[in-house]
Amino acid sequence: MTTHDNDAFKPIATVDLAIFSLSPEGLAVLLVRRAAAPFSREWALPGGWIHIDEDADLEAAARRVLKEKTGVETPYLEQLQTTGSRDRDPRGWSISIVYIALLSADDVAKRQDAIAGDAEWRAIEGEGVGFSIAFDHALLLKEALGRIRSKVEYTNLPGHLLPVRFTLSELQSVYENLLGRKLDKSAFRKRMAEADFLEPVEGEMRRASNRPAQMFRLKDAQSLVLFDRRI
Amino acid sequence: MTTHDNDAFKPIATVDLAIFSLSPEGLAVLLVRRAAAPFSREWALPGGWIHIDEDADLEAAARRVLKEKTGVETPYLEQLQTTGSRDRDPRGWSISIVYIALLSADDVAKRQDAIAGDAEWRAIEGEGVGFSIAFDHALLLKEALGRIRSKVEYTNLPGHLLPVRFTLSELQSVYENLLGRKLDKSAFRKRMAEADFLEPVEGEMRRASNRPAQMFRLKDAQSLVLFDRRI
DNA sequence: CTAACTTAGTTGAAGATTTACACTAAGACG
DNA sequence: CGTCTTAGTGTAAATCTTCAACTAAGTTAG
Repeated sequence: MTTHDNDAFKPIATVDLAIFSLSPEGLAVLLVRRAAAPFSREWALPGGWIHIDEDADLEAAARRVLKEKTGVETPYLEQLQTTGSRDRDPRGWSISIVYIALLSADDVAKRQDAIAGDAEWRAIEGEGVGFSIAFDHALLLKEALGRIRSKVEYTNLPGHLLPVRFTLSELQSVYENLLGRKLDKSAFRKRMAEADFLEPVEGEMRRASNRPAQMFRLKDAQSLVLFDRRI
Repeated sequence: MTTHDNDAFKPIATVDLAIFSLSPEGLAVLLVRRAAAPFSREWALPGGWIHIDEDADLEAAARRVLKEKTGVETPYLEQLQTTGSRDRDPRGWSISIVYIALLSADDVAKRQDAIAGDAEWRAIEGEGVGFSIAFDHALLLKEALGRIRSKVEYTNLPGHLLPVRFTLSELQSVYENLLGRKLDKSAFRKRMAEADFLEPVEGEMRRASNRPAQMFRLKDAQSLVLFDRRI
């Protein structure tokens, strides 16, 4: 049953990230161009080996990769799933621990320069990016999109993609964009009030050639709030 | 950025299982006594190394461990999460990919003999088993219980713990047991009908000194059905 | 044989919630 | 000052939930 340490087979292990943000075309994911084999020159999800001395745990490794690629340190981050098989990497039995990160529009704008040279945002179309990417990353990305779309139904996830300050109408329009359907304004506002994850920013209003709108921010920018019912 | 294969640090990796069933005292988890160091002679979640030639992927490894410990081959199985850190195993940086398995009462009864000699069922009390177990397995078990209890609210999970054939009253009572509260009979039956995951077993009835009850079975014994609303 | 008992399964009224949509509010603009 | 635009609220009708009583179908005791 229990074996000696010598019997332990150690697979290749990487931590990979599906980092999302909002672009003018809707949801976008950060991809990097691989420099080395395998899949050299192809696009892939950002990721890396565990650094035995730097990384205290898996989440630390994910945060390190995230910072290397985007400069952002405190986004919403959650573990998605772990995939492992004999065939997914030509170098041998390998596993990938996949994390999802959501970047606020402010982070994307302010740190545009910090985005690593080999990295670029790609718009999401349907279940992926519309072209083929390295390893089984298309599948990992598809799983990440599934998780995100499912969570839009019953969490405040879209609030993590907006700028730090936003109006209820802006929030509603992100929900509608990600859900692919229109929502009732009055019901939407009631839900947000019940879920109690927003706080009004005192004094600040969005001004345009119409009635000014109250601005809000998330009470907690790093954790998701679950609703009682679907939106 | 991208490194040579030589730079890749490979952590220790195990697949560990939280295997649940119903005992007379309620929910129970299968624990094994460790034979070797570290934590020799202590109780732990069943698990093991990846077998490079036997296991095509992580789920195959989980199914292999499950079969070794219980004899059961086709239970409900889902990946819970992956934990990894420098400190969780005295032998060094290690990761554990944790799976949850649900065994039907029939599997437990019929395969009682197949349960490995070093394994025993332990009743769940609150957030664990009430005594200390090896590694960080108490924490992993707590996470597994959290996932299970949350899924009782909006899935047919309890149906996977019952015998293959059961009545609606029996199903309701498992829900009540796991939720820790009473449910309304009429609302409960409506939910189950809407969720459409049961099929009546033709002709079979549960007989006692009262009105006989229709027996049902799951339409699909290996997958969870999500409800539209909470139970 | 029948009345009492037990659990299965259904029904329906009262109350709560959701939905759809119209309405009012507050600014800019010409 | 009237029109336009988006913010934000109100409400009637429709739907869903809750709670409890009711009917159904068997066993068991006398």
